[in-house]
Parts: sequence; C-alpha cells; structure tokens
Amino acid sequence: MLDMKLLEKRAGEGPSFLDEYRANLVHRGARTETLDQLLELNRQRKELITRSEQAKAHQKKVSAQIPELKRSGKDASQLLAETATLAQDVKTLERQAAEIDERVFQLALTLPNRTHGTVPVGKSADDNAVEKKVGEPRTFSFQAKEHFILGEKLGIFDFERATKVAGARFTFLKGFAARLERALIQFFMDLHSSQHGYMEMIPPFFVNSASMVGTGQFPKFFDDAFHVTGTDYHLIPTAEVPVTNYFRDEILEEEQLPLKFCAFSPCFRAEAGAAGRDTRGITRQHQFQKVELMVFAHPERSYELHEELTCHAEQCLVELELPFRRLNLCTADIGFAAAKTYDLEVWLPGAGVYREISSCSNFEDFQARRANIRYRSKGGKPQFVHTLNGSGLAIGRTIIALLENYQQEDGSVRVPRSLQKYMGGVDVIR
RNA sequence: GGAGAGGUGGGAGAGUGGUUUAAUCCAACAGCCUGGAACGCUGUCAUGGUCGCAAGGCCAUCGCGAGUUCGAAUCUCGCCCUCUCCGCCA
Repeated sequence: MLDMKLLEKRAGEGPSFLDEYRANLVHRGARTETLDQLLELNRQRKELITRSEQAKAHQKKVSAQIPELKRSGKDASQLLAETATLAQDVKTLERQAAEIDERVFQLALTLPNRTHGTVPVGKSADDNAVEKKVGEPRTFSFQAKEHFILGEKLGIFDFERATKVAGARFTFLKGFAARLERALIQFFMDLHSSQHGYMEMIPPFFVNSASMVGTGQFPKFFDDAFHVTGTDYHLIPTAEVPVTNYFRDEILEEEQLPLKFCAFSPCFRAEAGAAGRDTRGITRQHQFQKVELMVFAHPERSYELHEELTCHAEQCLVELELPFRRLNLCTADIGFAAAKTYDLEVWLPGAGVYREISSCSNFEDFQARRANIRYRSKGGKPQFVHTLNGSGLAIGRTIIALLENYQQEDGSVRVPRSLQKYMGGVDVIR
C-alpha cells in the first residue's frame, strides 16, 4: 500500500512527482485513473471526517450538560430533545465518513508498489537486465534430456497416478526423488541457519485473509490461492505470507533489526490463468516445497540487505555447482508488491533455457504498511520497517536443475559432492 | 466439539450508564540529589486519524464487529482468542 500522506504532499509540490508515478504505473501495466480517483476520494474523505468529528464534538459538549441539570433537579427534557436530533446527524455523518474511508482503503490496496530507481524500465520480460552469469554451462557429448524424461526413466516421478489421486499438476515423488527433496530441504536449511545467520522457522501452512492482505495477495490475487470452503483459512502460496505476518500489528525495537528468518514450507498455488504453460514435468505445480529467506530491515539498510539476501540464495547454486544468471526484473515483469526484484535463473541443458529458481525482492514499506509492522527508534515515533524475501531455494526446481545438469549418457544422474552426505553417501542415481 | 471462567495501556490491576480527562502500583525515560551510585523527590510515559504555519485543539480506540441510549470500558447480540474440565486425536 502506498503512503497517502506522502502522495498528497508530493502531489502538492508540483506535477513532476505524480507524472513520474503515473509513468511508473503505466510501466507496470496498472491503471493511472486509479491514482487520480484515489487522490480525489481521499480529499472527500478528509472533508467528511472533519465534518463528522466537529459534529461529534458538539454533541458531546451539549450532552455533558444533562447530568448537571439532572443533579440540580432541573428539567432536562428540552436538552434531551436537542441531543436526540444531534445524535441522528452524527450517525449519518459517521456512516458516510466510514464508508468513504473504506473505499479509499480498498482502492489504495489495488495500486502496485513504486519501483526503485535502479529498476530497468521495460515493456516485457525481454527487457529484464542480466546482471551476471555464474558458472559455465556444461557441454554434453550426447543430446541432453529434459527432467521429466530422466525422472520417468529413473522411475522417480509418477504423474499419471498423481492425476488419478489428486488431479493435474500434482506429482508423486518416489525413491531418489523423494530422497533428493528431503536432502535439499536439510541442506538449504543448514546452510542458511548455520552459515548465513537466519533463524529457522516452520510456519503454519494456512493463514487467515488478514495475512493474505498484509503481504499483498488479497484482494487482487484472491483466485491464485486455494481456499478452505466455509472457513477463513487459505493455503499459503509461499512461506513469505505467514513469516511476514509474524510481526503484524507489532512495534519492534530498532536494535532488533535486522530480523532474519529461513522458513521451510510447502506452497500451494491455484493460478488458474497459468493453465497450458509448462504442463510437462514438475516445473509448475499446484504444490511444491520451498525454503524461504525473509528479512525485516531498517529502511536505511534494506538495499544493502537485499544484495546480501540475494547472495545467500545464490550460494545454494554455487555449492551445488549449478550455472545460473541473475536478472534485475524490469518494470513490466516485477511483482505487484515489490520495489526491486532479482530473479535467479538456473541453466537447464535439457530444456535449453534459463529457468527461474529464486526470486529475491525488497518490498520497502509496501507490505509493512498493509500489515502494520513498525519499529521504534529511541524516543522516536514508530516507523514502518522494510520487508525483504527470496527463495533459498525452490526445492522442486532444484531437483529439475540437478537432473538436467548432472545427467549422464545412460540416463543416470550424478549427485554433487556437497549434497552426497545428505543423500546417505549416494553419488549416482540410477 | 461440549461446559464453565475470562480478555482494560509495556506489565500488574481498579473501574457495573454521566466529576473517568481510564484510578493506583510496577517497569522505562529525563531531571534534582550524589564524588559516583542506591534510596528519595519531581516530571514524562499509548496508537491512529483530523484541523492548524505553529503552539495546540478535536475525534476514535478498554479482544473484534454490530446494537440500545442524549451519553457505553460498563447494558444486549454475534464472532475471535486465552485458561480449566470433558470428549476426540497424531
């Protein structure tokens, strides 16, 4: 959510700020009319609140005379009649003010975050900036296969039975696939908690709607999530939701910052609109598991911590010796709530593409404002924290990368050295 | 899931329709005192909104939401949560 006060203040200073933000909205594919509507509605809101409060103050003043009259034994009936009328007026004004207040709030929730100055302006995902490439893609003396071919041949994925038992976009992992999944969770959680200074966390996998609003999923992306009928429980699309909301409506001490968590969770995504893309294999599933890195930061340090968090995510790929590149997502491709996002894309020799395996974002105060997460500096007023998160990493996609990068001509797959101890010493999957 | 009890500021805790402007205590912070401290004394001590150049004013918030009333922490209804007991369960 945007800072309405700042928006108004800067709008009053001249058109340049608003023009800049309008351009930003256009680049993000959002409607600029919403902004104008919001500013106008907020003007009306303030006017109504002022009138409502003045009426309320007057009513209270008059009403306070009643007990004095009664105590001195005088007749209060005339005053009672007067205050009865006032009460009606107050009720009407209060109702109007509350209604417009809600409208402003709901409208403000639909506007995306402003992007940081270092985010490239672009029209499509093609305009994302490649910031660096790490690791040399391996050359194969044979035709490299895609992960689902390898997996099926190894007998470690069962798509057909998953469809029977659950539906499309679900998979049974068997044998070494299940073992790999378990090993990677352990490996990543160990790395972040013992090397990178994050507090381990396993959050609830269901959250209430207030939490989904807090991180930006609701109201705009309601249909992307699974919901439990007849309840206010919603399956988390990422651990980011429960972990960010961990401090919802709280005021932290400045010395506590930054607070760093690494959280393991399954993730559930309905994403009805994505049907037809990546239908083969485990690339795009309704359910997958992920280790998520999450930081609550002092605003002055959030960009420094964003770089650090991204490096921590990259370290997973470095240790697994998987080639990857880092993208700085452009205005057209960046997510709704983010101010800046680095995507890490791992090289998949079978598919012949770089595929997203981690997304590391700085949300600045966008989520903190929605979720009301603040910190207090000594003697100062509470201020909104900055929130950051990134995958470290998505487990399923890491399995894809391992299969494709470490495949051998006979269809067997080597296990990278750093992972072998988590695999019970197994060095080749066959 | 059932029954009972409860939810008031950072913490404890008073307050059953109008001098409540939420008492009091503790903690915290600032000052005085001291060579320095402790003790003692004095003061400060919520959050949000809104008006105002400012000083400051006003409004809201006693788990959440509706309602009754001129007026609600206090009365009514619904919901949430906590505790105790019972049931069920990994």
